[in-house]
Amino acid sequence: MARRRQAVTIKHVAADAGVSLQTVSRVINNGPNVRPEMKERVQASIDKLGYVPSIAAQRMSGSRSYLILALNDRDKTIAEWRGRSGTDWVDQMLLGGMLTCAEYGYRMMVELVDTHSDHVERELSATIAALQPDGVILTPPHSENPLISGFLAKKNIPFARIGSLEPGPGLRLTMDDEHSAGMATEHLLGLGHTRIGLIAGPEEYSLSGWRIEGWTNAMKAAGLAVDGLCERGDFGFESGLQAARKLLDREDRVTAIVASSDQMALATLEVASDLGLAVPDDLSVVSFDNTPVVRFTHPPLTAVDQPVAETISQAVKLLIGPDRKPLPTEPINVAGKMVMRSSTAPPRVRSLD
Amino acid sequence: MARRRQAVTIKHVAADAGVSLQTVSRVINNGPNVRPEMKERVQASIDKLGYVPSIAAQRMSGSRSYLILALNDRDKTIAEWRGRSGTDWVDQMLLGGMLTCAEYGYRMMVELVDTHSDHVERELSATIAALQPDGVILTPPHSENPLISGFLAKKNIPFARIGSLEPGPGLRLTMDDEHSAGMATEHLLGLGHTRIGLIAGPEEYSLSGWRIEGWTNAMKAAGLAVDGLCERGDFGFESGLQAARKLLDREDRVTAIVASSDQMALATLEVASDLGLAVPDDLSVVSFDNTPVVRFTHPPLTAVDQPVAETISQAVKLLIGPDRKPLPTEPINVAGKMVMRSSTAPPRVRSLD
DNA sequence: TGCACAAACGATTGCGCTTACGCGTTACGC
DNA sequence: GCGTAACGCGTAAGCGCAATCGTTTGTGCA
Repeated sequence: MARRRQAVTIKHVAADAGVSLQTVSRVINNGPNVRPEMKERVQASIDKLGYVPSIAAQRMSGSRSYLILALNDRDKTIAEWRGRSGTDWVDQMLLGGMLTCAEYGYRMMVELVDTHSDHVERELSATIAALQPDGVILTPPHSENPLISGFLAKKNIPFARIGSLEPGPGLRLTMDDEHSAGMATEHLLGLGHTRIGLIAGPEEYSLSGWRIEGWTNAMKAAGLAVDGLCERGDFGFESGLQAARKLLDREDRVTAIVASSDQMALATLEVASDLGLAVPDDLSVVSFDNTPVVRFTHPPLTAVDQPVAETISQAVKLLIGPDRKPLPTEPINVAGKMVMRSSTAPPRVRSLD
Repeated sequence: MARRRQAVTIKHVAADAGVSLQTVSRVINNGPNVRPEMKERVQASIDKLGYVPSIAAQRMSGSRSYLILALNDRDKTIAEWRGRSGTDWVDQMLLGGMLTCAEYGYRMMVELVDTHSDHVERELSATIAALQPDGVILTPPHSENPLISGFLAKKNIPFARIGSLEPGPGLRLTMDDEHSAGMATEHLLGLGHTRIGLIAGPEEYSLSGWRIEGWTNAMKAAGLAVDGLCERGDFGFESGLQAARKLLDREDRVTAIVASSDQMALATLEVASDLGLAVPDDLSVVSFDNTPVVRFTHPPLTAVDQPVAETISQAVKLLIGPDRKPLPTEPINVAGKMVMRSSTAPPRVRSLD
């Protein structure tokens, strides 16, 4: 196979426009010191020849790579692809990230890294060295991994941590989990529920804590107790079954449950069905994530929509930035919103305690 | 911001191992004419320094880019991300493609292109020029677009067309739609159904035709008529509603339906529910795709699992290839398999005609 | 022992682009 | 009117790597 060369290079454009390479380069990069008519002439040649700069060459000469790297946990991702995870992170990352990158002439690449591996840094280092991205986006649990944050900070690569409020380097963007959980709880309180359970996420995720916080605050503000009403899961279906059983398979069961992921909400539905509890009459369920699946359950789930795509889009914009000004160190919150469906209703029997 | 340079380059490795750049290069690329002990020495330096070649530089010097481009239709993809499409192509492409790429030291990038736009070729050309991938994977409907195939063939870039049997250049891999549809139909025939409807895909997709073929052949082999039992949809939910209504909202309704996508099967469930038909007692439903959602419907759907991931994985392997031998011109079939759930059962009343 | 020939490695070149720098031109101050 | 500065453009160097060619060393055979 013949060695493949770039069809039309900057050289061809320069020749066609009758200018130097440098001038063409300036036009491409919106550089200063180019007269409008010159710029126009060069642009005409670019359009005429259909010239597109090779990102490889651009990277080589020490400039930007026009590449944003989205880092996801490998196991989490594969679980997601197999349909066994709650959040569709990859889809949403691409939806928010890729389209926004495209707007700015950037590309987005997804790479998988094992967070818990003991050679994360090695693996990451290799990926960075090979790809040399202009920015990196970290999703949970990577966004809470100090090894990863530390490495990127040391390498001076701009990066965004999604869904983590943990202090440390890098841009932080969250989906305001405390507020979202509060919102879900208040919705149920408004319907008249007083025993509202929470299926929280695992401790490794700081967002789990924030959701507990939001739920607790809402309950306390209504003068209600929270003891024994919170169980933990790992966002997966199986763990949801166990947590839901603990909350439901007893006399003083809850009349409503806020689940921290769609899969755990699905599991809650399953347990309710096993126990002969009707949803929403005997049990109201609010889910987190609002992935496509919750529209097709029985009944369709009221859910907190996590604006993952918007958040990633924000991150990309800040990472790319028109100029390379320093990134905000304060966390940025993107508000979630509730999507009402038919899994929530007033409790059948008002609890009298 | 300081201009970021590669931390450790081939030069450092060469210096550390006390050899020339070229020798290091040979070791990296498994080149010939290197003594084992020398190879070992260089490899030791590589490991010690944590050296990883820059793909940008590799591409620059005229060799491979170690990049596989996966091309998806933009509108289709966004519909998918929003949860409104049947197949989770992107997920499956990444699952099959990215992991396989990783095995071979390659990376996979997803890009979106409008198939129906009148400047497909321009858009594609720009992407290719910028990225210079070693191979391209085309999913439907791109895999049936002669403009795209023609362009890639002209540029001499190896590419795979997934899910298309249309003649033309490029590697062809399909999921044996004819066989799959036959399998689904035979399953229903085996349960005793005689009036089995098909909700086919749109005409633009040749796989729609193959599924009709498989279904027709199975029916005819059982001595049954197919007239008026086939409706078309566009794989989306809305179109499924219409098609299902045509098949069900009449006296001589079918007792079983094979739907060409999960979303259309979901719609069929909806229509059945509206008409007061119980699934599977009054109506059996078999779905195509087997995306995660069908495990959570009522009842969970029996489905034909489309081995998209395996197919893409195959494509990647052939595209990369140990050597650049010519790609097979005959289509390669990857067999789907049926996943039994509870949406199929023998018909309640045996039709007597 | 001599020669041909292959294997093993090194030196050089260039991929396409940006950055650094240099020189000529115009604008503006006193 | 001359100096300085800013602008507008060109020239040259080099990014990290693989391809090409050149040089040395080893091997087989007569």
